[in-house]
Amino acid sequence: MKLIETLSVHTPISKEIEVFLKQNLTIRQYRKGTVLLDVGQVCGHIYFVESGLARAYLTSDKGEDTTTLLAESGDFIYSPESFLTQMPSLETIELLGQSEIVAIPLHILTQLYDNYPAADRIGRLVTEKYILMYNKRVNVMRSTLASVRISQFMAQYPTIFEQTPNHHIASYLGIARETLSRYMSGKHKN
Amino acid sequence: MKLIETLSVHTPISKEIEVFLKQNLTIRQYRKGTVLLDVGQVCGHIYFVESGLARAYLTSDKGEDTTTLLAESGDFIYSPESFLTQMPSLETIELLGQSEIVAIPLHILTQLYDNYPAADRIGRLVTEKYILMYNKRVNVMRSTLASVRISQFMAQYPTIFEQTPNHHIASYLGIARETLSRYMSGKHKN
DNA sequence: ATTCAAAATTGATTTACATCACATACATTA
DNA sequence: TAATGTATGTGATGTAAATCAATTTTGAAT
Repeated sequence: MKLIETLSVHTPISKEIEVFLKQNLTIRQYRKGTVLLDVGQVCGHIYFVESGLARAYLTSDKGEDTTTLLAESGDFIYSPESFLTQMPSLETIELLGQSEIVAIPLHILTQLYDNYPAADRIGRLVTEKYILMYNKRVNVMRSTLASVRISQFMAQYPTIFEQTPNHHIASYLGIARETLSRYMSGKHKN
Repeated sequence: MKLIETLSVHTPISKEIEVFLKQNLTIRQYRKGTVLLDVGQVCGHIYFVESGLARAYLTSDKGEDTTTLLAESGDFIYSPESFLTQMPSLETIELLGQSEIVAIPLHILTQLYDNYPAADRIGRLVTEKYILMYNKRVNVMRSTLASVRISQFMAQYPTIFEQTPNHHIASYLGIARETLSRYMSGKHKN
């Protein structure tokens, strides 16, 4: 399990915790297009991408969607607002390709935290990691220029960039898909 | 200490932890303009704003600054990248007015986590809160239209909005200060 | 109070990008 | 492999907001 590896990058994981996780979690295969979380559902799992590609997005009243997160192999994806508050999700989470996913249910996480105090530390460190990731995200968005957003995204997430359909990346970056297309083919002014 | 109150919103805080915090942390008064963290320094503290107003910002090559965070009474402010990685900070943190600040040194935090396992949980919950805050931030930035960014910011941070110089808010929102000015006085098209 | 600097306002101009419209390429399923 | 949908590419046009430039207002310091 890549999940165990990923967790133990931050702090060494005790044998007990490792056993507990292996007993309670399994890797599952899903087909492209599978919806892991739908609008209105309460997000009851944190999803870990063992392999493949996942996308979270918001849908507007007009039916347009804006991508909020793209997750590749080794990343976590979930709806923090819904998971942490247990309110219905505004986001949808779907798979962009054939993927292997570990779904970590809230109750398993709760059990883990309650039975193994050391797990709180793991949770804290993972959450801190998440903050660093988010920070990068905000920094990308801060630049007004589309060209800068695009090149920063490409540099930061080369794998995601090449595997994800352009229009999802455009919506993640908050630019029109035509704009991304033009920049990609070098057909923009300057 | 407002800090203790704020922490105990998430989980009840044990007497020992409370005593430990009170023994090791103090509220200090600072004048407007005080720099808590400068570029190049390693961020060794998490700052809690008991009262007043603080701002974190990045400085570009051309000397222009962009505000990354505004913190009012009851908020935490620090440079996560620098604090969590112990690399030199790219951000500056300064006070926008006379403020009361509790500086939480990294070594106190480490001691806290090591001696009181329950503190890991507090740390985790605080960090999770931070993620929700960041999420809101990203959502504000996602909207392309300046008018929407402005009104969302006003709704979300009314106190900060009225206390902070306009040009800092503009730079936080990623728009020109003139644009903010025009929207404020209703002198924009449509 | 007077002076000086920083912040905000306002107008004129430019521009990057959205939007609209259509064409082409690609992929998926029958 | 034909057919239908989905994704991408490209031109023409419009517009929101940046930029430039100057003035007025506010605030701090002596």
